[in-house]
Amino acid sequence: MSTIEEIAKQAGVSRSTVSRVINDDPNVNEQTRERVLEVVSSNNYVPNRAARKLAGGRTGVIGLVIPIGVSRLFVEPFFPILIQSVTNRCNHLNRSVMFWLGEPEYERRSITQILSNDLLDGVIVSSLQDKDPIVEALHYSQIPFVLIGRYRDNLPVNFVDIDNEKCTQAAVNYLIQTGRKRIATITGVAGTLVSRERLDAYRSTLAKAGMPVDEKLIAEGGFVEEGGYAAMANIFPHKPDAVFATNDAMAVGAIRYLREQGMRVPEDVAVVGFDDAPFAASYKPALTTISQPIGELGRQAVDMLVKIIDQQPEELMTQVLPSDLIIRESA
Amino acid sequence: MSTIEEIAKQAGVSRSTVSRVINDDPNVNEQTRERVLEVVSSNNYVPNRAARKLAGGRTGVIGLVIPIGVSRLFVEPFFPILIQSVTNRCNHLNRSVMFWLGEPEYERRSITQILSNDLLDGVIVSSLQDKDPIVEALHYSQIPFVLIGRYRDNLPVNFVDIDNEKCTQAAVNYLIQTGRKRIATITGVAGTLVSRERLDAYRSTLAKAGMPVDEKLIAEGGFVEEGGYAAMANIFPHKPDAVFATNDAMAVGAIRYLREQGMRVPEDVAVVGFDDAPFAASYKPALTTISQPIGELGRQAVDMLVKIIDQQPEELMTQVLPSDLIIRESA
DNA sequence: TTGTAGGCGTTATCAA
DNA sequence: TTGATAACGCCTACAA
Repeated sequence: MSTIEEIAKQAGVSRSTVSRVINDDPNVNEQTRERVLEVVSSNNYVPNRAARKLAGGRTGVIGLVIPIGVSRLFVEPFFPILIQSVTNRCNHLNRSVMFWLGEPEYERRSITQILSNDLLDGVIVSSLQDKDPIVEALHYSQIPFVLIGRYRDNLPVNFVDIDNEKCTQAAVNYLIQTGRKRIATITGVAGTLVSRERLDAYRSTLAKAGMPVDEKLIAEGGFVEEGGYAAMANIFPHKPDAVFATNDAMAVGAIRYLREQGMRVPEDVAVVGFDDAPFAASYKPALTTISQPIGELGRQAVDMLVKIIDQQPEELMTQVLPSDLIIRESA
Repeated sequence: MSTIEEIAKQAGVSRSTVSRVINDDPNVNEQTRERVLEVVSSNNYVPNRAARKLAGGRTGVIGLVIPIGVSRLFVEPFFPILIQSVTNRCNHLNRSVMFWLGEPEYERRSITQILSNDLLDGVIVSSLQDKDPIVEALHYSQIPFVLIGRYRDNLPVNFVDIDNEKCTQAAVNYLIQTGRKRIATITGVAGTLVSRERLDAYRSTLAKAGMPVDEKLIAEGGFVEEGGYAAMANIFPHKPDAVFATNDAMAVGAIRYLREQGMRVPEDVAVVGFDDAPFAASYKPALTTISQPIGELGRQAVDMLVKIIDQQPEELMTQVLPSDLIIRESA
């Protein structure tokens, strides 16, 4: 645990110079810089984050907030993969991650905890609610933050997102092109932007193909396996020959129901999911799924946040990931 | 963002007194304390963690390290639930969680990052490997830490764990008592303490009941769904009438295989899992599962670590959770 | 290009 | 029971 002082002494310079070197200040003689860097690495010196913060610098700590209840959090593969990619990217960039999951008392305690956490350089939030208190709070605070997934449009925030419309078009068109006539859809959580976007795209894609939209072929599955099962049960009497489930968890539930009814998947009823979840592989060749670049989403969010922290740009940053997505057929 | 200075001014005392109040120092006049506390709460004052750390105090940040690859991390429900319970408990105790997941470069970068992170008061590790570099490193460092799950016995560390032996006995005895004669088992990852413990208990429980142990009825499933499926395929030709899968993910895989073979579960082959995973509910009444107190495990780990941080006890702390577990029949 | 010095918000030591 | 005051390790004007 050496201090900047000791490094300075060993390198024969002042603390200031060492500080400049560590912080990539251009105003340092090249030779001096090298000498200092040598001492730094030979001493295995790492600047004290607390001290650095206190003096006005950054801590290198990024907050990750995922305000979703357990019931969905670890049932949908979306979040685990996201968590994985965000933490990986942060570690890679030599940053640490502070982690908050959703809770009942979320609105009070956690928000205060997050906002008043002076150790944080910035925050990444993956919210799905249309009106999320943490997002609002963050927005009115001065803390740099990036949203994963768009927010209801009246609040200007930095975000990264995937292209729900194009993805949905791909899924539905695939089913149309393979000759399906009665294409159902299982939606996520009502009142959620992501669900609305996918449902809207489902409707418009059918319309564009000149196919009718049968409201009886639309059911809500809440993004979870059991919801997909129940939704399928509602839809089934109306004789679908294909289903677009808006995530893989619900797709699996749908398949379970269909099989219980003696249906062959995909021969009798085709199922397309969304996420390309690892467990979806267990269902090949019954399940075709759209590959969502979740990992990329996490990485981009981190990079964007880091940029915001370091450069404090005036303009908002937004990014919609390219949707050259692959329909992965497991067959 | 008020400082201790401002609070002091408003309360008409010195910084020192305010500091004493916040840190529960008994040497404060009761009236003074109340006055200060009022000002504190009316100003919504929260001590600056960086400054506190620098001055020799704690940051209130706890590290959570889970060195498991993604393939298992989010397939087994064990880890998600653990993460959930640890973070919840920490938030409840007004502490923040810094989070590391396993990575390929795990051994180098992450370890250094964790060990040299001066923001951490202590660390919780859930390791399953028999010889884990992060555990060794932590052990030789001075950082307070608690292990979830026992470590190979030659390294004395603080830990909390569940009673694998008693749990396994309960599972196997349940199958015996319901008249099963050829009870198979699907083990986790070879070379893992938890797997060994459960396998040993499986053997000894059968022996104690005077039943033979058929090695052909033992197969490794790696703790994942597909592994359970494959293991079941290996075991199936040897005509089991029951299977104890050492976690629920593998149990589900086993059920999938059995059904594909036209078996009825549990009529033809009974399956007992382990974890009481949320998704296990989807398989009722086919799946009976042992309820593992994962949430309790996480909570206890946090409490133990906090105690170690605050009181710095000389002796090692260990805790094996009571195993009055319930065999949950979903039927 | 480099060094000096002040201050960031706490806690801890010592006096009062 | 309380109040000064010196660290803690770093960054950042400002001066040289």
